[in-house]
Amino acid sequence: MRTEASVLHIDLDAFFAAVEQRDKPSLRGKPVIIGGVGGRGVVATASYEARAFGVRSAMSTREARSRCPNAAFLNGRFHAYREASSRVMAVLREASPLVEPLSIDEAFVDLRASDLETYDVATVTAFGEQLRAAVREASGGLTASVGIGSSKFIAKVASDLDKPDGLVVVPPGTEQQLLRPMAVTVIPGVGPATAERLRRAGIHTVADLEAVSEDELVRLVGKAHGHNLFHLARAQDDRTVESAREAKSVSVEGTYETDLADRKVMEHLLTRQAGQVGERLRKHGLSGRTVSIKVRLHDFTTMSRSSTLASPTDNDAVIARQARALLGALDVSGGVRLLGVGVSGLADWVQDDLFGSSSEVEEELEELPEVPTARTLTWAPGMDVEHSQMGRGWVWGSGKGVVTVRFETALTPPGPVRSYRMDDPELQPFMPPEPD
DNA sequence: TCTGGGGTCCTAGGACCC
DNA sequence: TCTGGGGTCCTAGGACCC
Repeated sequence: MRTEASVLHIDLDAFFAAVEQRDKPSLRGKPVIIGGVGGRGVVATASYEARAFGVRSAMSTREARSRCPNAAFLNGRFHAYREASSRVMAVLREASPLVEPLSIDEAFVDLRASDLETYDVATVTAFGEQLRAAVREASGGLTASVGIGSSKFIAKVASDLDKPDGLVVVPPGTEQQLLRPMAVTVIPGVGPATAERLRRAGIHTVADLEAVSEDELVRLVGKAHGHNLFHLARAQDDRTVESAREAKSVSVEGTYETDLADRKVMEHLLTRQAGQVGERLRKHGLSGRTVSIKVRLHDFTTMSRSSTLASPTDNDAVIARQARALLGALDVSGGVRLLGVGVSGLADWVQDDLFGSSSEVEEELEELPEVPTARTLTWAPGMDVEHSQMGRGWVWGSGKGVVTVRFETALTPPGPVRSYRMDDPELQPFMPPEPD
């Protein structure tokens, strides 16, 4: 626990939706919902305009549509989000080299690695405001919420206190006073299940938690968790800001619009996913020993099976063969809504290619049927497209063999709207180059 | 037709070894 | 005719996070 406020947490506001509003001026000031647009999709991010209608992350898209039917429902353009994210992370590293990205839209920054010489409230406030301005500038107008405090925990709690587009500094010494009246769910790691256990023990607030012994907490929620709760309830948090975190697993999964019933189709899909996993392993120079599959049945019961190889692999065919064998031992006769493949036990070296070959996978993929997923549709709303005469635009909607395109980017508002047949050869997905 | 996708960490039991 | 005690690896499931 530091005695000065030198840990900063930054969180980009409604990040995916904000990138869409930045790039598509017609969406500014309007409810925008990013997520799976299909029947089994859920909301990833809702703009603040959509939140006013009660739309929240992780809500089913179906429910979001009924709450906010006039919102723009978009599928998400991850290349654009990754690009915006790396610009922001670069700005943070410029301000202070010790940056720990937590996700695409969040990071910790250790101010002890910056040029600051003192950490009094006025100084770190000015630093935080400059950082927010620099982020806005570099990202084309994205806003961020910032919290600064004496630990990761406090910085993260602080960044939540004045969202969106806010900055909160928690003066050292005032942490417990801040935390005590808050619900136990402010503590990272306390989700619905833990909160319910604590509630049954009469523990609702951090102050309640503080009154419970460590032994009692361990009895209630387990060893590691109980220990953490005991200390975090007292604002004791010594976790350091770590810049490099190595991946521990790589996985690909998909939920399908309708339940899968045919084992052959499932094997094809696992084979394709294995290829995607292998591709990502190779891209990052990784290989792993443990191959896992994940299967979610029609009734949402979820099973996983794994097996560990003698040596690490990044080979599509080896992963695929393991995955299919693992599926073979499961009863999937009731129908499957989700399939996934993962590799863990990662090493940063690669065994020579002793078994299998990629051509084996390519053969199997030849007559692979397209199975629509909850996220991916052929002409997904939000997708960038290019028309040979009209130029760049984005898909506004699609249906009945027709796709509607708005020819508008941040540079050309407001753009015209046109509809085309889905198979119109003049219309193609626009694929910008990936950053990195 | 409630309930995504990509991760991390923890627990608990069994195998196996010394 | 009773039954140790660690440590490590592996597997399955669950909770949680964004």
